[in-house]
Amino acid sequence: MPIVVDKEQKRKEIALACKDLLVQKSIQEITIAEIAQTAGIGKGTFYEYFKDKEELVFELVNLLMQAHNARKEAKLAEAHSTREKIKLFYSFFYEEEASDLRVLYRKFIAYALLAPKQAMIDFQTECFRFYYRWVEQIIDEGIAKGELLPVAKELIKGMYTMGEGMFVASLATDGVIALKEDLNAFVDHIFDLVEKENR
Amino acid sequence: MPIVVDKEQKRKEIALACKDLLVQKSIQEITIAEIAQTAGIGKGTFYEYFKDKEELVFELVNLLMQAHNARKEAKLAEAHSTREKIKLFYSFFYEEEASDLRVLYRKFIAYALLAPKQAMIDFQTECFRFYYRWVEQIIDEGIAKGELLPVAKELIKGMYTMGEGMFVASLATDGVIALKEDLNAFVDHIFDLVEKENR
Amino acid sequence: MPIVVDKEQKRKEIALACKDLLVQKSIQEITIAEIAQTAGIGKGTFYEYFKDKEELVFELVNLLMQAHNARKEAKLAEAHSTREKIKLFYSFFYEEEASDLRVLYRKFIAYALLAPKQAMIDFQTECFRFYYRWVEQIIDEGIAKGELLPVAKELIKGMYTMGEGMFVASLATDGVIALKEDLNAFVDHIFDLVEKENR
Amino acid sequence: MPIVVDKEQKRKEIALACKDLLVQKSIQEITIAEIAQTAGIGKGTFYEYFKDKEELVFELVNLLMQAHNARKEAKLAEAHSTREKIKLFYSFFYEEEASDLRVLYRKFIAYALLAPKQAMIDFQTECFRFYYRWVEQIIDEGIAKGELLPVAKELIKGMYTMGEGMFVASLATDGVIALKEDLNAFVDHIFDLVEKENR
DNA sequence: TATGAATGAGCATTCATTCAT
DNA sequence: AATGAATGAATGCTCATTCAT
Repeated sequence: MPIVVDKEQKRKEIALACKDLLVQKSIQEITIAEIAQTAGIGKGTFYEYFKDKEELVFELVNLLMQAHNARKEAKLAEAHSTREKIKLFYSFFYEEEASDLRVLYRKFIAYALLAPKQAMIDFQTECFRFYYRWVEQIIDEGIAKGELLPVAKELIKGMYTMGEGMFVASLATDGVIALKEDLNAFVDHIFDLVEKENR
Repeated sequence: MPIVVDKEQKRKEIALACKDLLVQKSIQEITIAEIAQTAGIGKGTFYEYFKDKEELVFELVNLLMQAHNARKEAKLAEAHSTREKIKLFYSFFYEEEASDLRVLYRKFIAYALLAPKQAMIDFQTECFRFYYRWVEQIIDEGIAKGELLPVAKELIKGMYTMGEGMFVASLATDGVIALKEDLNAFVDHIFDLVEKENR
Repeated sequence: MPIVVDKEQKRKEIALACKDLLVQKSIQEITIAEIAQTAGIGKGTFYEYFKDKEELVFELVNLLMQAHNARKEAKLAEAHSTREKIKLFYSFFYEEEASDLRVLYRKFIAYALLAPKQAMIDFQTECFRFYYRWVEQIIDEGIAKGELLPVAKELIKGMYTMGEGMFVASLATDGVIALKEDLNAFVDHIFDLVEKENR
Repeated sequence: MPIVVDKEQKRKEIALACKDLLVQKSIQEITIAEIAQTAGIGKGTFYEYFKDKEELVFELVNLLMQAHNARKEAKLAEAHSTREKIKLFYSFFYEEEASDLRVLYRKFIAYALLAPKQAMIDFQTECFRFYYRWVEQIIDEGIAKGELLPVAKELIKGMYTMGEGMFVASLATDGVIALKEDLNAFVDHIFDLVEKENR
């Protein structure tokens, strides 16, 4: 009788086992041998589950992102005001909990920028769209509830791109930008402006 | 009589000769042999002028950036309103003229994110600071002239990071974001909000 | 009650199932995994029936050769003149019916020439001897019946080697040599020469 | 000043240095590392001069073949009768002097049969044609001088293919066929037959 | 100063073979 | 008896770097 293995499950296990490695080293300088050793499998086994080093990163980013989204959704459900929700949403860019995901996602984006394969670009586009719509939805709810004026919509959506920029460029901007403070200040500015106008 | 070659001059020549190559291919897939051939020099000669492929990119990004800055400064001098200046400043992120520089700078950032060497981080930080201050200065002048309320400062500075994000992530956001329109709309939003408040 | 499988029978089934694969691809580029899949068995199972890829080819060449020999023998029994028999015998080298066997046998010989294992050499020697004696027997019968002079014996036996050469080298001689015509012309030449002498 | 190397010359040197290795081992079981070591060069250097292991064999077979052809031509010039020339020509298939070339050429043919790349097939076809025409020319001269009847032409040309067959299959036919004796006997048979007819 | 021939460390990848089930 | 998941030895190949000229 053949040994039956849940391929999808084992993929996840291998990816998860490599998390620290992938967070610490850059994708290019990690070797297949290192991955195999870290995951406690043979080199050949790696190729049974992944075509590429890239596929491994895909898998892991996906896993962490899904977990992150679930956590975030739960938290958002408990937030009261729209201002709070917006801030909570943007906390992805600085919160400790998302640190690994951020490091990984940043590397992933960088990698895709250097050696653009369609699959990577597609994945990135999808991620961008997904989060972009999420923040849009929070804003729309805020407008519907009268907590936010329509005029603020573009500002806050633009913030998403701003966040991306901050976080992508964050290696270089450490010390120049204080992500948490700057983002929150930005949100407050907008809400304050809009509230004044509202009066 | 020995032929005296200005080392600094030759560095620039080599870098410039490789512009198209660097714009078209990713840094990793370019080999020293290819660079040497493109520049019409020997492989050994390359090492007389550069330590690394990275140094070559440094040199080129620097060259293009200086040229770009000079052009921009000239244009800014001719702009009348602060709103116009701000828009002009941000046009870096989409104007055709800066296309090569953008492609190159994006690759440079990505490369630095993947294999972070201190020199690259430093260079990036410096670039970030430089532009950050530039926009800050435009804003301060606008405030001094009464064209802009202090409250807008943070918003507009944040925009710089937003632009970075847009452009760094632009591979994936093609079609999702219309850089020129989105940036200008953002500026207009802010100026409009502030003007209203002003009244 | 255990399912009793005739090992010998299953060997044949596996070999036959791989015929097209072996005809189309070169032995080296076929993997055990491919063989197993083609035969609809597991990789491990392959090793229950064969030691090697070579053994598989052995088995198949043997099978096809035996079938071919049986067909040929039947045909020869119906041939009338010795000249006809000789031509019929040599038709192995070009007849459509033997095409797969020829392709396979040629690969087998080539493989044996590159990585000569004793078993392969022995098998080849045996094949060579077998056919060599067969043509000898046809000739001897012709001589006994007075249809052929003893002097022609060596010529016609030499032809067998000639046929081997033609067919082994046939990849390269396509267009240079027309196997069917050349072989038949050769036979006719010899019979004509000998007949003239006979008169 | 660059080190100037005669690339063509060095190719030959490397190929020649590997002669014994290539004669003794099969192409597949020789590694690049082994070749480099044998030739006293680095692995990388090998790739400066050859694309493939195959190219190395090409080069060597070519070299040995050219040398062989020159020697043979000289000898043929000294042969008196056509019968002698024919025998001399065919001595390629057994003479000690051509032993290495034969072993190599046989491997080359076998290799080309297994993994047929166009370049190899072309080369083989060219070789076949070249020798085929050579023997044709000897025969034509013999006919012109009246030493050979036109009727023998096809027979002797056919012999070339026979020789190929003998030599290609020679691994298996050792002991079954005595190449030298069989070939010479064949030639004598033909000449005798033709002479008788001539009378 | 300029060169490019020489180099070999280093890595991805393949695949025959084993063996637990 | 049958299986296919796991394995790692083995190897081709690239390319940054050196250094004799």
